[in-house]
Amino acid sequence: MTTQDTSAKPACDADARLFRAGDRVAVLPLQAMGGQPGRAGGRLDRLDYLVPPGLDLTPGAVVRVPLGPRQITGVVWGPGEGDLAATRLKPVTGRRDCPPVSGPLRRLVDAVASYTVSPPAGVLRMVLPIDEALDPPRPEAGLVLTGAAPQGRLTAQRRAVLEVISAGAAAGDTPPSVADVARAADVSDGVVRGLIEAGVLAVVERPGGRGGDEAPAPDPERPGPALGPDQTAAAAALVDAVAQGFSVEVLDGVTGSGKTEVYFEAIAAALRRGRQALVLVPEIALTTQWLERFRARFGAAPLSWHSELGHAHRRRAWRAVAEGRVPVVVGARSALFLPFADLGLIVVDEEHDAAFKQEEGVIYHARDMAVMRGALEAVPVVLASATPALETLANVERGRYHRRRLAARHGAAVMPAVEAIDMRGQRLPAVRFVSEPLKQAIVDAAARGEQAMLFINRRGYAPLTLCRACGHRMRCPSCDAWLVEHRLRAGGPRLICHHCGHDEKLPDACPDCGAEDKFAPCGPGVERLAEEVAGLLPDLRVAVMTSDTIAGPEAAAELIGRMEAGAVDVLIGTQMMAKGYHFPKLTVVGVVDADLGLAGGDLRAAERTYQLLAQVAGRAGRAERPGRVLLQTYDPGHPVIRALIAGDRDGFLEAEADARRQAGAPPYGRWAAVIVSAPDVGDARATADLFARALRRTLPPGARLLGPAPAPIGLLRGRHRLRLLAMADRAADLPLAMARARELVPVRGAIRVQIDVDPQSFL
DNA sequence: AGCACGCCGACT
DNA sequence: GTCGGCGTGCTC
Repeated sequence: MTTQDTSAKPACDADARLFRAGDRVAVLPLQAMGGQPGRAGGRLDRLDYLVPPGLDLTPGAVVRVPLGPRQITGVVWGPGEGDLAATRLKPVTGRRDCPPVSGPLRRLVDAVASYTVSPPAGVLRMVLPIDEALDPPRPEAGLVLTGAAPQGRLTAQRRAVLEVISAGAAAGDTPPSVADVARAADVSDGVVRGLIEAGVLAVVERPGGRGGDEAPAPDPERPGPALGPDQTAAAAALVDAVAQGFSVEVLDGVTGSGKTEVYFEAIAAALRRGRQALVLVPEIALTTQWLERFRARFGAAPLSWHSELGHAHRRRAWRAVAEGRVPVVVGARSALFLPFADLGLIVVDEEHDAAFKQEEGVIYHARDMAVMRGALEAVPVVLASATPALETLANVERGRYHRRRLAARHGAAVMPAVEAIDMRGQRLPAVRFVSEPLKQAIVDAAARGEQAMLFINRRGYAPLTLCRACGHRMRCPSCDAWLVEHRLRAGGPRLICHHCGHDEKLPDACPDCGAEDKFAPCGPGVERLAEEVAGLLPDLRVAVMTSDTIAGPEAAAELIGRMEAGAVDVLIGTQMMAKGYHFPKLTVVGVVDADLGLAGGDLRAAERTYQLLAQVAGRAGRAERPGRVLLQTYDPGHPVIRALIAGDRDGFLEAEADARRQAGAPPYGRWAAVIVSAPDVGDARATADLFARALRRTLPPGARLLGPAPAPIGLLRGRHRLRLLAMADRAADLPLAMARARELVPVRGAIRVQIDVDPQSFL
């Protein structure tokens, strides 16, 4: 794959078009003009410019153009379209030296913008997120000695620098960078820069420059692991799909059935055709084991793409993807908008996962937009899950997606036995959360040399802190939420808001009545559970896995390593622990509060809880030794709990689907939400009322509108929030109705209107 | 980002 | 009447 390899895919007609001097072109600017996403206004999406003499432009070219007093970056979107007189147009300033945005990717930008009711510029910004990547990398600077003698004092630091450089030169190394030298000489880079300033060191271009550092490519021809019969059949179907063009393949296999190895074969097929593959995962921090398996199969690592990547790394990675030098990318949802030079396959792993929904800025679901991109690029999309979303299954039902099933666990493993522990009969004191049977199961596992996992989906020590003297509850100053006590952070216990991040020290006295030492933690969090288990089972080695203790991929890898080495007896964690891991010696899984997700009237409460608990349960007994799952519940008769015990996923999903069909709820109806927020309640209320009135005019007949009503979190980050919910049938064009309503409603000042098509969260 | 425009209150 | 502060909209 090379930059020039555009012949691999027929260039689309629109891209073949050439704009010459004097032509009018429409340019989509990178930054949204007038009004950020989520605010009305800024109706101008594209601006017309003239092509200046000496510049030929194709659609997709990344250009600099004048806008008012400044120069901005934009993308040539097509022929000029405006009604503005040609004499009033300004010329394009010039091209930026990077590959053009392809036709399919431009159409994706338009499609996502109109689906999500967002300004196209905001979507384009996800495609071109790094301004510096739009210029070729500067040749790397290396340092050499000029031979000039240092003026003035030769300090120990300066001597160390000179020794490092002359030693490197004597060994024939390429000239080192400032950072390299500073590190090797153990001085600050100021010392090195001082020597450059003094003329003792000179900066030269590194011989060879870029290109010599290409990572080894994944090799599809390496032998993969032996696949079972189900896996072989599914893999063959996926490999076939890679040869065909667009289709959606749902890889539906129970936990531990080896879905990853199956879609690896589809990736291999794409690589054999010289094309790139994209794997979307819900959370990149959790891919340690996945990366190991990938390396075992392909002999090289893929490129990891996520928002925490360092700036320089991101820039280089983006360009390498755009120039076709990266065969496989694994990334979180933002990777969907990478400008692949020649995309051949998209995989969405754990496709049901809520983390694929972006809830801020451009609000989109990466799984659904991946399907959109697959269609536009004419490449297959694989949706893999042990618990596919009802949306996905509805599309299977409609014949739009193909389902490939893996019914059995891979190798000798069998599905774990799931039992409920009826907490109503346990009579635990209010400060205890682990029941006797669960404790015994952990003890038994440890005695057999096996491991246990305790799952609780609550970060921190306790979700609520109250004053025993006056009953005051500690709450967030800018949200409608309790503050959650955290004890594992440095510097003593803290109170943290999980919605806005507000973070304060646990005070000594109650802010309401002044009583000291009267705070009582209420309810369990993962930290409190760990404390209880450590006290209950002092001989066992306990480890905690939550986003507070596991900051990044390295920390996760370290803990995973300890689990694999058998240095941990009980792993206690939140949902970050639930996804995808394979620990052969883990046989007991305890769910401390199986009912937690079922409270509240959320549309997807039951579906979500089922998916999460099935994922957690799926960690048990993945190798030879059988697994056991214990669900602590106060409602053992709940359909979700019963389905988990009976292992009757399909029965549960059918019942859930029936209920949704009856209610006309997604995926059998279409919903779109509006959240109006403002620091002032009155402002929010007035705009929400106007928006509701506008929607009543623009919604298609038969659609229903709920609200405006205060959102469940009525105050967030100091903003009062009201919600509207439009409910229509599946064929309705809700984005269009939303866009037209927004045109009718003036939104000014600090008021914000967010439109959420296909809402997942109802907070 | 930076400038023009218009609305409104304060002062001559 | 007129000046000026400020919020709002526009920039191809």
